[in-house]
Parts: sequence; C-alpha cells; structure tokens
Amino acid sequence: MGNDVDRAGTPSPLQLAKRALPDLNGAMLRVAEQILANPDDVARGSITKLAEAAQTSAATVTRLSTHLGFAGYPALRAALAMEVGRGLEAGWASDIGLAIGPADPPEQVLNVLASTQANALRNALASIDLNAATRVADAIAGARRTHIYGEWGDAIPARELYIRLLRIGIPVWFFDGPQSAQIAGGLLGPGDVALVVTRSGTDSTTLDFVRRSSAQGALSVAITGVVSSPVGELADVTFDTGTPVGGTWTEFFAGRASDTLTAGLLFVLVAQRVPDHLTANHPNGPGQPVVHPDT
Amino acid sequence: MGNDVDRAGTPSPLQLAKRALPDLNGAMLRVAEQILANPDDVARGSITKLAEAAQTSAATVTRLSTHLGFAGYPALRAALAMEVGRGLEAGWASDIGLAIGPADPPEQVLNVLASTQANALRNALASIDLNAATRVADAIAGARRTHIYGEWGDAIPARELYIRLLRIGIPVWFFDGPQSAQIAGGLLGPGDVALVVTRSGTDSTTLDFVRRSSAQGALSVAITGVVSSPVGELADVTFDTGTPVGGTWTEFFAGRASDTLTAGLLFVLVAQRVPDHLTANHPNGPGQPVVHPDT
DNA sequence: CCGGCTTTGAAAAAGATTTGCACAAAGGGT
DNA sequence: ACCCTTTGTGCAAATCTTTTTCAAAGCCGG
Repeated sequence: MGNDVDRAGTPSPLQLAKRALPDLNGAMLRVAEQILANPDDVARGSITKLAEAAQTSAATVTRLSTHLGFAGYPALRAALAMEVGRGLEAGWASDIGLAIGPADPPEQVLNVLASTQANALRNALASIDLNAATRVADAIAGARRTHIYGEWGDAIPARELYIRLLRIGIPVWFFDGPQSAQIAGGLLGPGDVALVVTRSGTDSTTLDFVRRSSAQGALSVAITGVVSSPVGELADVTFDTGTPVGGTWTEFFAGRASDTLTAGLLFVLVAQRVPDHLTANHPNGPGQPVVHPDT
Repeated sequence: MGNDVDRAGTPSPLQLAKRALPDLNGAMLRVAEQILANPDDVARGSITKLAEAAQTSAATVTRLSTHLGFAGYPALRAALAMEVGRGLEAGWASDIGLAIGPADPPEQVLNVLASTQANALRNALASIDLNAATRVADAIAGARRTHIYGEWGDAIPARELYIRLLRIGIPVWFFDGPQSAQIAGGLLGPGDVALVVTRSGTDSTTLDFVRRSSAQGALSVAITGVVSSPVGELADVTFDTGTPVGGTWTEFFAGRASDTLTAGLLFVLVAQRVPDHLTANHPNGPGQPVVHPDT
C-alpha cells in the first residue's frame, strides 16, 4: 500500500534542483537557490515573481525549468506544489508521540488529537489482515446469530458495529457485563459468530465470553491492540488494529480510531454480502449506498 | 466561525468543490465535477484545458475559482496540486469523491475508508471553532448537570463523550428517544449544559430536546455537519465539524469521524479543567494522563 | 587583440487568465 | 399572462504570464 509513492508521475523538483546546484552559476544558480529556499512561495507565485526574487529575467527561469527536465515553468511549478503538499502531510502526521498535557492550549490539543488519529488510521491500514476480514464477513453474513461484546470504552466501536449490522438485517446482538458474557456465550452454536472488542486483550469477562463461545463451537473473533495477549491465544481470528495499547491520551485516542476503522471495514464487507432487498429501500434510494446516514 | 483557515494552511479545494456541488448547476457544475473527477490532471493543466474538458469557457472556470473562495484560477490550481501531493505522501488517493461499491475488493474498501476518515479529520481541524470549544468546556466543567442527547448513529459519539466525562466525575447523563428528550430537557436549568450530536441537524426529537433545554435556561450545544440547519438556528453554540452530510458510504464514515474528533476535543478540554484529585489516582499513575485507557 | 563559445536580458510572440459586456434563461411579483 | 429582476453564460477585449527570439556582453584559448 503505502510504498510506491515516489515515481508516481512527476519527479521531485527539489531533488533535481539540489542535484543540479553544483553545475550551475550566475543567474540560474540564484533561481535554483530561490526554489530551494522557499518552495512554498514559488509554488504559489508566477514566473515573474520568481524571476524578481532571483534578480533575473523570466527567460532564465524558463531555461532552468527545461534544464531540470521539465516541459516548462508551469510543469515545474505543479511538481513543486505537489512536493510541498507532501511535505505538509508528512509534517502534519509526524506530531505523534506528542502527549497532551493538562495545560496545553486548545489549538494544540486538537492538532495532536487529529494527527494522532490520522496516523493510527495509516497504521491500521497496514496491519489489518484482509483475508481474515473476508473470512469473518462471510461468517457473519451466513451466521444464525452474531454476538458482539465490548466493555466500557471498547463498547463504543462494538456498539457501532452492532447498530450498523442490525440496520441491514443481520441477526446480531450486543452485550456487555459479566452476566451477559455468560448468557451470550451459552446461546451460540456452530456456524455462529462471537465478536469482541478489547483494546488490552486482557479483560476477564471478555475472555470469559470468548471461552464460552468457542466451547459452543462458534467462530470467535477479536479486535484488539495486542495480538500476543490472552485474547489472541483464545480467539479463532484476531485482528491487529495496528495501534498498541498505551497509557497516554494520544495512544488512547489512536487505539479507538484504529478499532473503529477495523469494525467499519467488517461492516462494509458484510453489507456487500447482504441481498439487495434488505438494503435497497433506504432513503438514499436504490443503487445508492447500502446504508442509511443515520446508521 | 471566522477563525479557522490558519490551522489548515490553504483550504482544501476538493472539499470546497464537493461542498459547493449542491448549489451549482450547468457549466460551473461541470467544471467542479471535472476537478473532483481527476484533480491530478487539473493540477497540471491550464485553465483552457479544464474549460475544454468541462465543455465551457475559461471565464466560467475563473468564476468558479473565485466562487469557491480562491483569488483566481492559479490559486485554486496551486492548492489543488498541494492537496494531490498530500494524498501521494499519505499513500492513498486524494479522491474525496470516491464511493464504495458493492463489489469493491476488501483492499480498496479499507483504503477508501481510511483515507476518507483521514481527510475528514483534517477538515474538522480547519472547521472547529476553538473559542466555542473553550466556552463549552468551561460550561460543562462548571455545570450542575450536563445532558447529552443523540439518536441512532449520532448516539455513538454522544455516548462516547458521555462515558468519558462520567469517568472523570462530571455530573453527566446520556439520553435518546422522544420521551427522554422531553424529560431530559425539562430537568435542566440555568448554568446547565444540553449537548446534542446530530449529523443532519434536522432530527425532530433532537430539536425538541434543544428547544426545551434552551427554554429552561441551559446552554445548548450542537455538534453537526450542517451549520445552516434547524439545529444551527436553535442552539446557542453550534460546532461545524467540517464534513457535510451526504448519502454515500464515504461521506457517512467521514461524518462520524469528524463528529467523534469534535467530541474528543471537548472531553480533553473539560478534563483539563477538572481538579486533579478526580483524575490522578487512575491506573496510569499520577502526572500521567487524566483518563484511563478503558474510558 | 581576435573569433568562437556561452550566458544573459530585452523584447516580441504566443498563450493563459481576468474583466466587461451583452444576451438568454429562470424565477418572482403584479 | 406579463414584465422585471436576478443569475448564469459565452464572447471578446484587456491584462498578465510564459516562451521564444535575438543581440549584446562576458569568457577563454589562440
């Protein structure tokens, strides 16, 4: 997924300029230096602005552009703008690891929350086992019963998945709490699915539910941040959401985001396997999305 | 709302175009669709190429550019190029308009889900009014009662905020359903806070709750995707989460992500205002996060 | 000091972008 | 039904940007 970015069409103007630097002198050198000094302004401005900044004529800028291998100045500028955009994205998501403190200003809190979660999404993208997801979606789509279990905060993505599946006609139930774990586990049988969300993978009642479900012959599925945790040993399928557990705010929000993404993927895959008549007559109209915005 | 802009740097042309889509028709609509369809080509081409592709004149393209809030076509093109660059860096397509189809392979589903939500986070980053967030956090931290209301899918971020605030000792309750709307609204008084999550901003029972709460003198707060909706008129504070409502899967997931981010921000700001003794003795240890990972 | 070579900027030419204007279509009030 | 305002559109002129052309200026080995 995330690889291959580099040779995606346009070459990097900054690298080209830097590499050409030793071979340049005079006016062209000044232009190249301007580009390297503040690519952001160059990407937004015109050729005359750049020429003035480099104390030369527009003709020289055009010459440098073709010298670097571009079709002309507009081509260089476009490539430059894209590279600047890449830099923005990279810088934006690199705030991770930054903890939120009690005295941080709102602006920083929001920034860290957003970038942390975006980064968590990217990690999840690389970590989620798609074959397993396909297998689980098949199982849920064909199951007599699907029971979803999640405690406290883990109930958030669990419940979200529950109401979404419910909406498209899947025989699904949501449970939490120790008594529920016993009852819900006992009700399942072969061909059924038991799905739990547990960030730490160690919650005892959640493990109890998994154990009972497996004993009844159901397929047990866990969404967790720690594959090597007890739930990873017990469950038939364990999803690594790509974000390990941690004690800081940032890790905590990141974990929730990645769990939610995993649950969202499972929902879409199940929805794709549901007969049209169950999903077609929603307010969005047939042919349109298989899910109502309210879900 | 006037604050934003700075945090996000250049505004996202794709997002702006998509948002303006419903208000457009004829030639301008065709231009906007072209931009959304292949931003990559547009970022590299000239105004006349785009005009031809949209079967219109260059003048119309200029008009659309200014209509979207840019200084002119070059400004739009530069911003577009940067956004395309961001997408390249992140390893996913910058296609905001991409929808999930019933037959898409799991790999693509996951990719679109993740990229859509990441984009939504960035949009939320630019849209959320931090002054309003500070004001609401102050109100919740000092309120006698805080009531949170959300129906169906909107209950997900609402309930998440509820259990988090509950965990740190805030006198908070969660409600949904018509009867609850009446009762919960009537219980509030001056100095209290009524907070609703409503993606569309039009749900009648949610509006009922807001109306009753305001009548009792409570501060009413709405997290929504449509500021110009009924709830935007009624509520004292309305948060624009940066993702408008829409009927496609991608817009739907994006909306949830941006609402959740907004709710997360509010939680952190409230937690910062809570006395240490309520948050210090958690398993994470004092000095460390104010919230337990389970929350 | 001279001729060939390269580099450079000025200016013309070509192209891109904006603006002014007239016209046509759509909606609203009488 | 009529007129009037409003809005959107394309054409064409005007402005700005970009490329190309061309001559002048600097450099270097004879």
